[in-house]
Amino acid sequence: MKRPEAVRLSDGASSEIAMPHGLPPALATQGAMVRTRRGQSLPLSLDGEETVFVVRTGALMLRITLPHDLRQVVTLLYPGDVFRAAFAPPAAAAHLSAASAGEVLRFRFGTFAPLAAGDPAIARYFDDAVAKQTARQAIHLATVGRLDCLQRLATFLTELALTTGVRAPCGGLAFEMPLSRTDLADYLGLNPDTLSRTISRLRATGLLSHPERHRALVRDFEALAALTPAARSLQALCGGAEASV
Amino acid sequence: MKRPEAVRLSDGASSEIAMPHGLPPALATQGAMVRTRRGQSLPLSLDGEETVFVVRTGALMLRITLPHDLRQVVTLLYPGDVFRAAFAPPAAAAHLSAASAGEVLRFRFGTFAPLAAGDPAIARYFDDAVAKQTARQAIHLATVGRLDCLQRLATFLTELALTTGVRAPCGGLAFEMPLSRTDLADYLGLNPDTLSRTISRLRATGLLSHPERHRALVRDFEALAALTPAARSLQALCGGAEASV
DNA sequence: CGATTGATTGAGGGCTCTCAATCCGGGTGG
DNA sequence: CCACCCGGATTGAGAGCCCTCAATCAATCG
Repeated sequence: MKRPEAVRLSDGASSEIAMPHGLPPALATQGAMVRTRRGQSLPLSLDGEETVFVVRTGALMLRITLPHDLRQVVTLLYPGDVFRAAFAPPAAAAHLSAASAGEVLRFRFGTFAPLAAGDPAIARYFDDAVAKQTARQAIHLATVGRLDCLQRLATFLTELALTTGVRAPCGGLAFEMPLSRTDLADYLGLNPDTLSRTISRLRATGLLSHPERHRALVRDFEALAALTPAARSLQALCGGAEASV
Repeated sequence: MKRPEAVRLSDGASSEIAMPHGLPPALATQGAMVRTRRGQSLPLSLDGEETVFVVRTGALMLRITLPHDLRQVVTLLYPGDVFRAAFAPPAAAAHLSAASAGEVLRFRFGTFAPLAAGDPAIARYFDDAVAKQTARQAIHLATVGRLDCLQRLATFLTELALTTGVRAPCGGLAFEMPLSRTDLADYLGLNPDTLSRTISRLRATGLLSHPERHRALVRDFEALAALTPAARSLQALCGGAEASV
């Protein structure tokens, strides 16, 4: 049951493969287009009203903070993903911010809900996006709950390569590294020190390299994917349109 | 910012408090009512078509299994919660089963989608239930990713007490224990042995007791909640209707 | 009543966390 | 243009918590 051929990846903008049915045009015209800078904070409410976001390009990060300074990056949102403020738990200091430069559509819930109610394509798009993200969160939970340090890192890199990676001229997969060490540690439920050690170890094997700051290059994607038990699920979820269930 | 008074809990059926706006009557009439037994498996597809579930009473459990026999209980579904098969990640051996006896409404996606499209109350109910569950999953992720063994257990017990607990005559909170040790360990990302030790330790302190098999009694809920950093968020999410954001 | 499965408990080892020092990159001001 | 400074990243040593493995116990079911 091994997947022999290499991953299918678009070499340019990867927003197409992330959207099951394509973004409904009505959404793009009705929402406010927000250009994000790395680290920019996106408020969860506008005039006290819940907000809804649809990611066009770039990546978003949802972080919560529990007492005793326990931080957890709950999810990463890639192009095509949707988010409503009610997804963030209450009393947990939720914070939504841009992990990389990109474009985001922003709505007030009071305007988004009627749009979805009036246009089945929008409702369908929203529900399917939520379902896909929920499935991805399940994998993420298993990653944090069951895998060791190296496996968690490999899972994250595989996810990132599948979602935003492009073929590099030298024959690898290149992608932006949207998270700082600290944020990545919070995403994977690890200590930043331990994570740094593990990254160094992986870099020493030649599998991973950093051509420049905030960029990563994976030489052998198959070898990387072999490091994590979640590879097949991630490929089915984030990879090309082939392979479901 | 402490919550001085005890938790608000209904002393009888607790299905009401779990539903933000109450279950739309149209759903109850259109869905197939399934009575579940503990451990009963619920298929994710009917004749190849995706299924949708709405929990009336009892609890459901979604488990995935990654290669190397890595099991993770992704989520517990309480009364009022909704589930569609697309929430389960592909290629992960997803398995939905009843954690306790109860009643579940079952739909085919092909019949549920038009219902939601035609009745805004249904769409609203579904979306709000999904949002609430997503928020709960965020807490769960932080629990698994950031807390130690005792804190994870306390978080689970707090969640269960808030969701399904009833005041016991002796002045505590009693509730059913829907998961076996192994399943609970898979839910919390722990080893069953370690979990068993931690439960014994908690029982030795007098905070927790087991009047009978598959039942639990918490003597002092406030003391239990004090053990987990997620207590405030859980109370806001699973507790009474008061206290939001 | 015996067999089987799950729960409990103990001893030992390994992985990750903690703490600290050092290194590096970027921004600032001279 | 360069010295300085500061936050984040890297690396090492040591400790702690949890996992592994195995034996014992309890409960269910034939």
